Amino acid sequence: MSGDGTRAGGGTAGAARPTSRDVARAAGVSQATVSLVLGGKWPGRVSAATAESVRAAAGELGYRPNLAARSLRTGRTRTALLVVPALTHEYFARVYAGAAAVAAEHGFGVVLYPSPAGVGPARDPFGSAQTAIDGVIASSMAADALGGIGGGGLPLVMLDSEPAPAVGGASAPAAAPDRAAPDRAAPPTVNLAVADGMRQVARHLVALGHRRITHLAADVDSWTFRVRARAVREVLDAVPGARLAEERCALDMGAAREAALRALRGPGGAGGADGRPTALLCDGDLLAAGAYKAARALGLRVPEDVSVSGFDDLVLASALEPELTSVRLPAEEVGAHGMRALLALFEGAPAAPVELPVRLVPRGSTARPPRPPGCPVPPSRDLPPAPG
Amino acid sequence: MSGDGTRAGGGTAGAARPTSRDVARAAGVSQATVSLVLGGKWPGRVSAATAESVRAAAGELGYRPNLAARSLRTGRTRTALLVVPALTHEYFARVYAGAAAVAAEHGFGVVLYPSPAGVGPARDPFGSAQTAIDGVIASSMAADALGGIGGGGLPLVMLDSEPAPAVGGASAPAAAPDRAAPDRAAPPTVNLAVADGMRQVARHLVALGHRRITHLAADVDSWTFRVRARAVREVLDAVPGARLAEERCALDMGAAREAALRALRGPGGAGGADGRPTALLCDGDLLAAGAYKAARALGLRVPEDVSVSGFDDLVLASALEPELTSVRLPAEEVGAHGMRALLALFEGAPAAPVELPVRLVPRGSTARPPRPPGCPVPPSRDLPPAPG
DNA sequence: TTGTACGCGTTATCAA
DNA sequence: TTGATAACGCGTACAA
Repeated sequence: MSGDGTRAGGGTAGAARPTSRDVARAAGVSQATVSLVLGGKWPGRVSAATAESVRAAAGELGYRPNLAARSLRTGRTRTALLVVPALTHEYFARVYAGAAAVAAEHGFGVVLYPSPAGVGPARDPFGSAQTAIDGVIASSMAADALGGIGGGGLPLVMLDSEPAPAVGGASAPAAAPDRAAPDRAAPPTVNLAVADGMRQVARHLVALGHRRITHLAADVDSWTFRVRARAVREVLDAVPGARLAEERCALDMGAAREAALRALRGPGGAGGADGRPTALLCDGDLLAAGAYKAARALGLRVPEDVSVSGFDDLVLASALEPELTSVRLPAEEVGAHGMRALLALFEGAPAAPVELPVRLVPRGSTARPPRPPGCPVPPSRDLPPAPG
Repeated sequence: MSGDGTRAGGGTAGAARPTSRDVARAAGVSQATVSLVLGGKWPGRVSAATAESVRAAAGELGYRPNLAARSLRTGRTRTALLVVPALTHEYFARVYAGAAAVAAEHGFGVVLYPSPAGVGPARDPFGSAQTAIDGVIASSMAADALGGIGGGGLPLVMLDSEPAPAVGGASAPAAAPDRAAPDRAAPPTVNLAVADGMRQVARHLVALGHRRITHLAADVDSWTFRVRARAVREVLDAVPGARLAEERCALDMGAAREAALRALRGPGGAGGADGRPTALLCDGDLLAAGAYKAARALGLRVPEDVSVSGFDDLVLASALEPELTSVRLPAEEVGAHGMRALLALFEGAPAAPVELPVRLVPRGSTARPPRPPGCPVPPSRDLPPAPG
């Protein structure tokens, strides 16, 4: 017991941290009164004068409530865990910022858990994220990847993941709300309108006159990328004469470069100019950067010879030359809505699913294709409009 | 009291979280024995058989110690706070990752506090970062910017900040260890050899033949940038005939572009080719990206007409065209060392200051200047070698 | 070798 | 309007 006093900090003046009892003594009241006042629940229970004197004493002593004790007593920690596949990414950093800002407004903290397994099944974060938490916000993860996390049956919000049954949007047929998840109610979701974003890009390219488009797709098995692929296909399927190819690659620049090279060299590797896609529609700005490199390696100019589009609108997008046509994602908003949904969950409120709009930002990397569609093309190949 | 059971989670099977008493009952021992066994302090105090049965019971019940209770009892939270000026930056994300990895190895967690004020004085993080913490790691902040944080007199480690008295390096004269900080012992530091990095860049440019160099400097008052400016000056001062200018700008691409335009247009804004710097040495990759834009706007090619160098070696560096000569920073190492220093501080160990080496990564953005220094230059202007 | 008892600082219930 | 008092779950002297 006597050793406890020595422990605190490394400073010289290790004055023991004042407790609520110290404040009570200083103010000449009881501990309970201090708790009431500082907890903001005094109106009607403690006289204004007493309340003021308590606050004064607390301020004087520099009193800070002991969070551990509070948590022990209340059972809540006022802390949320944000699980992200990779922190080293602008998008997730912004999601965090948005979540943390809202959390702070409500006296909550947010701790980050970069899932080591990427989007795959997350290993129990409680092992390493030592902090006790009240709830979890999981971003861009497979719906079932949270097995380890759900262990405690904690309130959960999913970001950019499988959409909840019906969002009022167009495509998804409204199914029975509880049919999807077997043993557990489907968690609230905050989604980006990625499908719509992808459609915007595809339509933009089509409107420019592109008919041979290759989708440079991220080779990652997560909802967001599956949705994107489908959206592109839907748009292109509806355009007579359009031809869509898909080239998959890992989510890094080098892989993207290789994939783009394959795409631009054409089916047989011959590099014939007329079989070549006139536009590369990429799943991310990073992939688009790789596509730029491939184009340059082949002596092709962007956008004169080949148009390139990205997704995410990172700072990278405007750093590239020419600046990259991309899709701006309201990352902070996603984080903020996620946190709000979690807070709502704490209150026992329903927390309706949210879908946030995204916006195409056209820049210099997309232009009309080298040969406008109206002109006579040399060997007018007749392929089916919807390739496999 | 009866209400407490209902609180947990949102799941249907809200089985109350097992406590150590539950484990004790299940194993047929006392609570104290459970604590001893699970705390790993049983050897010599509890029989192996009992220990095993306790562990079995704990595993069976899925017991997880209540962190709040543990913290309350021990006075420690096993959590460190990492203060960074901006999370939306690859570098800090990597620092976090490095710190978190080391922390996890030691059963610690790391929570992030993105200082809203940037590198300026940080507002009390305890207000928003609700988590109780054992110590603080502050990255890239002014030494005195942590006034609000030091409040509790918590153990503190500084990253990429004012160096501790003597690091064994070259420049700083070894002063009395405690002379610098007035009321408090100087915190351990983990530094990058930014000065050396900058010297490497400067020498690289000089070796290529550059004599007219403009330092595109970040207009941020922090140690790291002051050191960089000085290092460049030192190198250039030692080169006969070299001329260094400095152009300051905010840490973003747009500002960098403007600053680079000013630099490239020359002193009088005339844009004369011979007064123009042949190299732009930038304080960061982002600034370098802005410099690229300025060069293009003026119809100058990189590196044929003007060389550009960066700092940080973000992914952006290799996304640019041509790829950017930059300085690679071991960000994860910085975080890891920072966490180790903090752990050492917890142990009461001295924690020697660390300086981590950085490495120049030459790429395509730097080349020989348009006019080699040996050639006769038209109107050989005679300016002093070290401009203000 | 094991069990008992106490207290960490807070909040919440109840009686005054 | 206020003050005792009892938990919350755990770690650890101390007694058995």
